[in-house]
Amino acid sequence: MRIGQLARLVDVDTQTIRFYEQQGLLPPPDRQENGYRVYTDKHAERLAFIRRCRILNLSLAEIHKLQSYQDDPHQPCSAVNALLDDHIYHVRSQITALQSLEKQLVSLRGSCNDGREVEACGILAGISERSTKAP
Amino acid sequence: MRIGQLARLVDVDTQTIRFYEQQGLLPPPDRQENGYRVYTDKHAERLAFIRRCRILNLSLAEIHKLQSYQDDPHQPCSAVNALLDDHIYHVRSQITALQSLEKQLVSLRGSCNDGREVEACGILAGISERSTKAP
DNA sequence: GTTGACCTTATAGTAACTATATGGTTTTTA
DNA sequence: TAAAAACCATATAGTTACTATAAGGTCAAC
Repeated sequence: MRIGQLARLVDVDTQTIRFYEQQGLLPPPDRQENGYRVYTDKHAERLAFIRRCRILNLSLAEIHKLQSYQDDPHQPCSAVNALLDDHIYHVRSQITALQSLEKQLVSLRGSCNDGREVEACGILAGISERSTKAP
Repeated sequence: MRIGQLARLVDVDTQTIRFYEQQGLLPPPDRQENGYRVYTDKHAERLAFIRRCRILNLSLAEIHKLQSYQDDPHQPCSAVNALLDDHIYHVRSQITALQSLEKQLVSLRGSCNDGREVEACGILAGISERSTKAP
């Protein structure tokens, strides 16, 4: 199949497919005489795998690692588990950081209501006075 | 004061200060005869304001807007409130997205324990089989 | 007079694409 | 059959908010 069909099949932009190839995530396919890329079902599987990983927010580097594990199937899979544990930890850190940020923002938002002039705006005042560390 | 002193004072890299100037967030300071930038306390205040906004995860574009409000202090401050409301909404969306992601990751992680070979790894199998939409 | 700390500009790199420009090929339609 | 539409190719630049590098000018101290 050609790149456009593959793109529709996996719901990815053709540019993105070429990008993954360039990044070494998708093996370079054979070419027709005219230079068009020709993909197999293996490519489609691999591309779908990449996309599912991206939905899980895994970076291209992490996906690269997972693929190298896949390509050497008799290794112990503890590395896969460790990668996912790391990623879960990372996501949890992001969540707590954003939750504390949300608190700050809501408290700041409470310091002003509509109807004032900017000069008297409690929010701008709040940002200006707030120490860089305090919650 | 020169750029290095300002950088230490506000705890920002000198490069970042020049970057903010280039982006129009920090007004271009006067120069000494040798071309060195000379900053005033006003600059330090403005830079600190920018940094506090960045800690609140506001984008440079949002900071730009806030500054334009500050520079025209007799406007109603409802725009400031709206900007912050938007930002809070954005942060909350990020949090819920990450929480659902965390759930998926934890469930995936539960599908494999150490001690297997990659070939039999429940995680890789899980990614490979998982539909792109299901939770 | 040279070492070191400071300053200057310009350019490239980061992540993961997305968009644009330019041009060749194939398929469809009038 | 010829032109239009759809597809393919490459290369390059843009996005965000910096950070890093290169190559060089200035200043004080030793």
